[in-house]
Amino acid sequence: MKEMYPKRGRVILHVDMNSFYASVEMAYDPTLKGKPLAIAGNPEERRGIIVTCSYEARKSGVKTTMPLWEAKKLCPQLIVRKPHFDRYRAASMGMFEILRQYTSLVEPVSIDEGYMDITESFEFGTPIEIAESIQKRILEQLDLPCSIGIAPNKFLAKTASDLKKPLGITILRKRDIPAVLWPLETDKMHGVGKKTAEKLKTIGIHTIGDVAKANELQLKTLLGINGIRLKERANGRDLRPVDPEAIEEFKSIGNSTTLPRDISNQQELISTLESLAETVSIRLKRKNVLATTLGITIRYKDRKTITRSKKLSNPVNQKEEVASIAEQLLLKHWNGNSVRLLGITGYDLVAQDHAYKQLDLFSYEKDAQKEPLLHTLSSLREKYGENIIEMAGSHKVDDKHDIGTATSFNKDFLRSFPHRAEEKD
DNA sequence: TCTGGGGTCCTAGGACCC
DNA sequence: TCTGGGGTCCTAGGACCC
Repeated sequence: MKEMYPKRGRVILHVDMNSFYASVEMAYDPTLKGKPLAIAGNPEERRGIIVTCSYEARKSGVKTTMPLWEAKKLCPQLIVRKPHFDRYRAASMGMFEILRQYTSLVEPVSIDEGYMDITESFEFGTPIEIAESIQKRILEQLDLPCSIGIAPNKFLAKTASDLKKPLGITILRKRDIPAVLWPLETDKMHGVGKKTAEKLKTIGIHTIGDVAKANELQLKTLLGINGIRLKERANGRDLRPVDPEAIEEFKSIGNSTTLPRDISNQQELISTLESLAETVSIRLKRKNVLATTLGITIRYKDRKTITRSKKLSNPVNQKEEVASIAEQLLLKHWNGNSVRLLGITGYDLVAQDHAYKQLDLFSYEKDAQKEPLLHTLSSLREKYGENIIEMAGSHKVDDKHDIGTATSFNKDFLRSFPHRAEEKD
């Protein structure tokens, strides 16, 4: 019987590149094809861990995050290559370009995977035909394999793309959930790792089906808000839209490094921080943002890791500023033991043009501290223009209460930026 | 010879304000 | 005299993902 398509549900694809870095290297050097290949951090140093490996290497038990020496023991003929991120970025761009030929609703999740909403893309064929066409073109044009999941929402599409690798296409309909999704172990769920899986076992939950039927209160007690969400997902409910913009909104930018050896010399640690600060500064500037909070990460010899951060009154992205704040944090919180890893991260990123205005306001605060008696409305107007004076007027900036008042109207003033209003959505 | 580097999201406690 | 409750900000840690 012919369906009338009453309120058609969404059709979401999840495109997942198969062992991406290794596949890109094979595309560059076809003599590597069919061989056990691993991409590893830095083969000669201790940060040598497996980032990705080919299916041939996986057959010998080689896995992602395994230390290189262990991988070589398992697979002596393993070919090891250093990562070439420029190649992966280029391949990634090529892939997303292909995806965007079917719809503009493409949401990159990482360098090698993305969601597509093809609900309105029927001109290109049925969902399966579209998936086959995408997979074929990525293979022919880029020489790269991918797996694709087809489903009514993101969670099911993501789960589906995982079911057949490499070069799989898997449909996961609502009605397939009990037979296909529910028998899987909980750790196959996106968002459930080792710890959560263990916790779930303590209340007798082993499969996704168990999660689907679990008591909500019990889940909430055990896992918080995430418990509720897991149950929703396990029942195939997920309303998150495909958001092409999501990838643009960076929340933090950082750089960290495992030191070539454990270091307890203060001067060496500081010069490491300086080079990390330079990278962070460059990345902040490239994105045209400043960091309002700056944090450092210290991992000690015994792998105990601490983070320490500081909210700033002046957002920063200059190398010298980043380095100096990071050094202060280090000197204040480092316990003197040997350090294995150091990192710097900027949080609470604000757009540069917006932050300039913020800088002006903060510099006003500083001035105010120097000359607490001089801030009449007219002097403010002179310095900051009409715009600010309206705010100031409504807060009665007088001879005495300039500092406190200025701070509070700064906040209001900042909230009034259209930029901030947009952020909330 | 143990275990990288880039992130996101959530939780929880204390300070502070009303 | 011995004391509420809610909201927000800040900081730190942890789980998870690719």
